[in-house]
Amino acid sequence: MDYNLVLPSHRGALSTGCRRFWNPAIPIEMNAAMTRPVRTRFAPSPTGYMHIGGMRTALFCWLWARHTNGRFILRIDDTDQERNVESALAPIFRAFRWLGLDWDEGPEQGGPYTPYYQSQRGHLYQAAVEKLLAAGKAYRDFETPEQIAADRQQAEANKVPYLSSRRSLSLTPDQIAVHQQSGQPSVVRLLVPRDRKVAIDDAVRGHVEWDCGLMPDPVLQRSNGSFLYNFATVVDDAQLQITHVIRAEEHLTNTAVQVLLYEALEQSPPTFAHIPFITAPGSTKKLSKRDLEKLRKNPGLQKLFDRADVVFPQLSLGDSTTLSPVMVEYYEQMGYLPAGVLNGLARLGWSLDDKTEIFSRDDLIREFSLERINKSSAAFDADKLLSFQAHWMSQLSLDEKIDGCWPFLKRAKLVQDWFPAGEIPESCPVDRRGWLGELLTAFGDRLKVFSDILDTQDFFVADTALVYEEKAYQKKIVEAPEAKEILQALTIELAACQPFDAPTLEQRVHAFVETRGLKFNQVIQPLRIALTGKTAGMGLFETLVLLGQDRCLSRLRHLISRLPV
RNA sequence: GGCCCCAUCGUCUAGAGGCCUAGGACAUCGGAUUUUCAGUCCGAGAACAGGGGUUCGACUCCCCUUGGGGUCACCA
Repeated sequence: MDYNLVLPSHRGALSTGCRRFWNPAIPIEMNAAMTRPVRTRFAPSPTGYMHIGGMRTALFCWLWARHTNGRFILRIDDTDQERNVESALAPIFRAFRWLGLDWDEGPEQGGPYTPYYQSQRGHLYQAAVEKLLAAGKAYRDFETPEQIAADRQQAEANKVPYLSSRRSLSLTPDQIAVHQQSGQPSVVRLLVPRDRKVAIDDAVRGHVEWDCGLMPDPVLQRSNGSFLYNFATVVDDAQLQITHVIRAEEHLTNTAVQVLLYEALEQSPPTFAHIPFITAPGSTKKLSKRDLEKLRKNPGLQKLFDRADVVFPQLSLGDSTTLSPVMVEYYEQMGYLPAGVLNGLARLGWSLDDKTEIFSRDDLIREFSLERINKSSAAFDADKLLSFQAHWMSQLSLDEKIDGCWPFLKRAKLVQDWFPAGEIPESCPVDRRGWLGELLTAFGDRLKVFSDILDTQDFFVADTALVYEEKAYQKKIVEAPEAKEILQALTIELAACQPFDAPTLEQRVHAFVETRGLKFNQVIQPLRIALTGKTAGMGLFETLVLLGQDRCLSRLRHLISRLPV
């Protein structure tokens, strides 16, 4: 009966943002504001990389805080990490900064509830354990692991749910003292009230309840004195005054214990919002870093892995093994825009209406709400992400594109020849922006992510170092006996072309085709290969102009010289 | 297996009992533009898991079945 306390009385506050209990007469924001300012948190472990799914959870937490004018807190779950926390955290902070998810309290930021590292908050957990012990809401358990395992087996054999034996509960104070003095290991367990239920009104899942009679007593403190995640989280969330716990659905089951803990600690539980997780493309299983090899074979991810193997080595960043598509850093290093990633992530499990797909960061802040998060899991879709990305790329000015591409050109050592004297500057020098701008203009929408600029490397390499695409070369040059003669004549034609600009060139080439009674493609294709090594690419006449007359002629001659007499 | 969650085009989703002949986006396939590719424009195919109720009426509410998933630690 007790459990009623958790529910109706708190319903208004607990169900903030939940459409099921939403009273249309009261705006949601008002509802939240009437209770207390929203505080959300994201609590990453120092794993050495930022997972794309975790990033989406963090985004939702951040958006809810920003939308409600509340605060977003970063707390580090480093309870079982030893050293190198700093270096394992760096990529995580980097991901947050890259996407522009700033935190109001946390590492490097401080705040009223410092420290924000769980490893430094042990005194709080200790105090909470003692409080619970003193109140008889938790107990010291001397049961050995062997006994517990045996009980478990027994329960399984009898096909009844396993429950803690609670044998230690019948120990007298004297016996306990003896046990402790003799160094008998013990843990602290919460005394679960078995005669009732716990329930929450989840902001996305609605009413969920569990029967306490089916729950073993959870360990709060290990025999070595350290604390369990479930317990530390509750103590922290309560102490940090978190109002909305927004986290992945896998934590839903944990919530039963956590709510019990809030009650035992005489704290009112926050609103929970268990968001659906992201699954691997074409799968219903959680997208995880595990089974990288399996993910590599996933048809929906293969393109991303393959692209990594093409791009990252050129940037001296390893390959798809070092940076895989489940890591946020993959997208950063690949030259995605924060706007593209944010847009894509936000639309996984959340939508505004029946037609809006494009959201800027500010749009998201304005429109985001817990009530429009849906319940079923969402598959990661690399194609759709790329289409968001392409959209945001198309919104950039030419200068922004130049600045975005520059680091890639630099890292790939494509512009080294421009600076024979030494150091390559951090940003593209003024006297090179004109040409690069023309290149980018001609390249157009083919630039979807900044690293796509590497596909224009034919424009940067030496004329004699050009690599010809094998298939195209065979088909259009080797197997076309007239190709050589055409190219020879064309070389003479182009050498005479003045001015060397697109309209003039186009006119000259058309005239060339006509007077010789050729088909346009017979001329165009071999020319393309001579200039760029490929048959696909940007406009041919732009290509000619970009390369300039000298380099065009030099490339033509180079190709002709390779052909048999 | 126990407990819990979920179920609309291939994918992300809209749908709050009649606005549904189920809408949009990505992807796919046509067509147009064009020197290739990309883009752009136009168009096409493509879904309510099944069965029972409730109701004048069910994608929508209830129940069951089926399917999928999560979780059951002195992990986080």
